[in-house]
Amino acid sequence: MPIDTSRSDYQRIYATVDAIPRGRVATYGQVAREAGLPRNARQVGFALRHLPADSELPWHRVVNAGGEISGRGKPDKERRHRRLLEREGIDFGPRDRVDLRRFGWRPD
DNA sequence: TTTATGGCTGTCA
DNA sequence: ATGACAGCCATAA
Repeated sequence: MPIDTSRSDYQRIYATVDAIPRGRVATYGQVAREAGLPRNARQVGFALRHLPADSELPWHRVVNAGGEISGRGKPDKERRHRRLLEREGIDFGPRDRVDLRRFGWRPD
């Protein structure tokens, strides 16, 4: 097994992602901070990348700081990612970006 | 142990 | 606006 997803760090990351409400998006850095791992934006991406395909986690609600999808060289995956968000009513602007001011998740 | 790699980010030219 | 760059830090090799 490559990584141990039962570690508390991952549990918190997953729990935070799971808390993102429908129709909202959060950035990797934001999820990291919410999970109590302030400098671990990349680990959030790493954790999501290794999610099982059948996971219930709303990983698609996590985008980069610019409101863009971080497909990292996977156009097909990006398209899927985008569609999942649009299905929730999230609008990608003319430049394939989400307006974080409108759709950004602001926990209370 | 040491180096390389990332679904990142903030800063600055 | 865009692109380069340096921090960042857990994993992988």
